[in-house]
Amino acid sequence: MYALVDCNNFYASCERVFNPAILHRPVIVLSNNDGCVIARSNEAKALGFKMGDPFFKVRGLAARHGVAVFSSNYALYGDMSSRVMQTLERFAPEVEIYSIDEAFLNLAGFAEDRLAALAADIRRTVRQWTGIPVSVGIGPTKTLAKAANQLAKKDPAAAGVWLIATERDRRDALARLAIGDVWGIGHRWASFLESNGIATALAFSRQPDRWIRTRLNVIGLRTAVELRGTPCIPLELSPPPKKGLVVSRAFGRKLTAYEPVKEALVAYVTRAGEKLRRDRLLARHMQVFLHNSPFSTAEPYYGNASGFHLPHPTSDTAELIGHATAALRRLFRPGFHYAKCGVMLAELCPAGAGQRDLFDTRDDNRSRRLMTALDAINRRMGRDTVFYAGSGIRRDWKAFANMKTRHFTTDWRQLLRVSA
DNA sequence: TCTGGGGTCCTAGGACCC
DNA sequence: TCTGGGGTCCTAGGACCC
Repeated sequence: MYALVDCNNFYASCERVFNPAILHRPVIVLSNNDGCVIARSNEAKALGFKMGDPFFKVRGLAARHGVAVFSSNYALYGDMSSRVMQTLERFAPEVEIYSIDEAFLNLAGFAEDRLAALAADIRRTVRQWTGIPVSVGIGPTKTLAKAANQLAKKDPAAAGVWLIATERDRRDALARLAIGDVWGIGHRWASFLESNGIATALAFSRQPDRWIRTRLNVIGLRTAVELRGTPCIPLELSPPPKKGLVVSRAFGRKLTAYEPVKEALVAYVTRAGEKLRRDRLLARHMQVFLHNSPFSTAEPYYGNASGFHLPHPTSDTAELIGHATAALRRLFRPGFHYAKCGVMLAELCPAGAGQRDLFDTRDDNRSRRLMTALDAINRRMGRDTVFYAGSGIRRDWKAFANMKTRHFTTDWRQLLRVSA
């Protein structure tokens, strides 16, 4: 049996832990640049806020209902997440951290009649130790545990716990679950299946294999088999090696000149280099992209990308910056109001395994020592204590976050003060 | 003035090889 | 009636997840 533990409205719940005044107020959390709604408390969902709503369109609604609005605070959410995960690791020997707010637990070996009590204990403990409310779904496959979790969240009578243990439990659960709420069935597949008269998880699980395999694909078939109770998605205890990484951000304002776009790109490439070195990886391929707003009515859409192999695998920031800015010069066209750019690094390989060119006589010792020193300084003294001048100093293109709370748990200077 | 950021996997089609 | 059979690699596009 597997459990799927999912934090309720995670980002909104994190904000509430440090601000009891909003415990019963609707809460929404915005994406980077305060652009879109990406988390909502139950009260905010009831008011009609949707995932992905552009904030400028719902600002009025928020004001009318006294909604507490926050910029996202990833330092806080990341730290709260690791507290939740550490708590979960006390309950089961095998835990897969599936996302910032979810984990699968392997419950093999637990007596079946104790599972409901265990789930209740997990909820109580995580709530008490971290302040975060969670829901627990239990089932014989990961997809069924996910399904159980959906029902635990939806049915107020469930008290945050749902158990699929018997064949009868399974059929009951799948009959209640809309096809679009199945893990692995997204927007497109859901509407395709609905148009074929398949509205519930149960109906889907009963379709012939051949039909699912040809209309969807093997992933769709795997989902159906899991819904029938046969596990085919194993627990992943250590994350598989990363295949690529992206750093991209929308600018805080539209940019028309080359220089600020280049500064932003250099800053993103710097972050990408840090990620590579943190994971002890080298990149062999780079892609740089740039585009104006796809929503603009004032000018045509212009988006372009340049991808190329690097002369040798590297994680050296200076080298990455050189290649990236050369690519940007090819992509940049004057006359557009640019909204966003980014860099993708791919064909990653472990540092030390980088294939050298036969005629490559570089001394990469110097680069390695420089990067190590740079990372050490920035780790100890704070991000961007030392940085490449190409990323600019004023950085007035930076995304804004006007309603961000403090880093309550990761910075001594930002601890919560309580007056009594 | 205004719309996020980060990933993985599969399939089809075209090019190439014998 | 009747243009084989078996591969690899790459890319673009489209699903999906959080």
